[in-house]
Amino acid sequence: MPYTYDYPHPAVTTDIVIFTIRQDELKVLLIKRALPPFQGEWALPGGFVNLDESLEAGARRELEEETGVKDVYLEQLYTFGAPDRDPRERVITVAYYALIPSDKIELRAASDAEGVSWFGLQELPALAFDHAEILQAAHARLAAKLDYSTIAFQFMPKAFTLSELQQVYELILRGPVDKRNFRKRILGLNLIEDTGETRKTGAHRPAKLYRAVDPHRVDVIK
Amino acid sequence: MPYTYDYPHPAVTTDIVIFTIRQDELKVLLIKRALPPFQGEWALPGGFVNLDESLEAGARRELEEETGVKDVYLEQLYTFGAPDRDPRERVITVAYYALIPSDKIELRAASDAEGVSWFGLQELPALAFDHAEILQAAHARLAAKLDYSTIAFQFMPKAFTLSELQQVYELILRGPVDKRNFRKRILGLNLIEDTGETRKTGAHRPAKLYRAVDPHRVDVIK
DNA sequence: GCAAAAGTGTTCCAGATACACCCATGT
DNA sequence: ACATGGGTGTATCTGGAACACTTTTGC
Repeated sequence: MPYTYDYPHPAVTTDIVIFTIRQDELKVLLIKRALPPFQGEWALPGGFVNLDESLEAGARRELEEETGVKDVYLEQLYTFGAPDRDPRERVITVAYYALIPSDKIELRAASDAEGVSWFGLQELPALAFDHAEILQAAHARLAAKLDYSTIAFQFMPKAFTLSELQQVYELILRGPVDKRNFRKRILGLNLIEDTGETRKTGAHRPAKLYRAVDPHRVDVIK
Repeated sequence: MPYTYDYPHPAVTTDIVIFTIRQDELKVLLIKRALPPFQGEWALPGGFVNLDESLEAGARRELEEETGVKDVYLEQLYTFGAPDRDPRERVITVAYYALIPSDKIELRAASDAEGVSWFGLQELPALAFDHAEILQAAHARLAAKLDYSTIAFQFMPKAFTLSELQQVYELILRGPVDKRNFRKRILGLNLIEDTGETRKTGAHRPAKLYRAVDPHRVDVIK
């Protein structure tokens, strides 16, 4: 107990809403809590911020611990600090959200690998703390950003078809998208390019494969 | 001074970018620091979060201490937490921004009233900590929100003319706005209504006065 | 030859933009 | 009568929305 201050300090954590697309669903990663409070309930991955790391570094550390991925899209979402959101002590959490391309998921067999799982947004369990509110805010931000940025590309593997990209939009926006208008709009951005390759999947015409011109970049459009 | 913890805790503050329109300029409120660090330099108003108040409540408390105003628009902006942003200890700040109608400014003669002043965005002094970065982020958010929300109404007194409202847009966006298109668009929203009154100011036709239908509400438009 | 997903253009409509003159008032 | 800011309408452009058929492949 060697940490003493002249006035009370809250604890500060980062929590991360980790999205990916899998099995034709938008999914989030949740962790089953091994300890009280909310023991046995599902919660967002997160943890305390080390005093010598930035908030984003703390979030990336948690992200890598749980998923093994680095260098993915990560954005600060909002800071939640209701006085009673944690029954133990005052805990302020800086929430982030991350987007993981569908080919990168490799759920690290970490410490408590057993209690880690992907959930579709439709089939969420009850969540600990105020994590349901955080998750909903993250989904709202993500859906809003689809309309005015190229954030959806962050879900895509290196090479992808336009139909796959369209499906990402449809999953997040929860509704159908017109194929011809979609292609016109996306190709008109000049932010993806034809790889020259195609992909054959089953009894139909092969699809052209595209790649993002600048895969890490998220542009504001419109 | 007996506040001890099992592991290190950062300090958490709220800082507020308080905007108003005054003398045909978009201005922010700054405070001259009386104590080190950055003694004598200008900084955003802010302070430590009490353990029993929410983040927003803390921000509103600081806001009211400095300006005397309540019930104005206040929105969380972003949380800044670089490890070395304060030389004393690790301090994470949850930044907010507030918009004050031009008739409400009554700069409370508070403790250190002498060291409090409004600055136009063009004539900013050097700022303490990372406050220049915070201020710039707040201005960017504000300008972006003008385009897709009715946030500008938050700067207006109870009754105002369309020319005054247009001027607010021009000041924040730093550029001229077409008068006829502006009036068409604003009136088309049906969010402001004619009061029936007019205001005479000088040697020209009197202007109609309008009021916001729902002054506290900020709508997303377009 | 048939099933299944890929690929491709045109028309229409709504909302944004550009633009110039008359009105009510004070001096 | 003139200077000052208030108030008004139309033509054009542009980007989004609606919409159906042909192509390539595997079986």
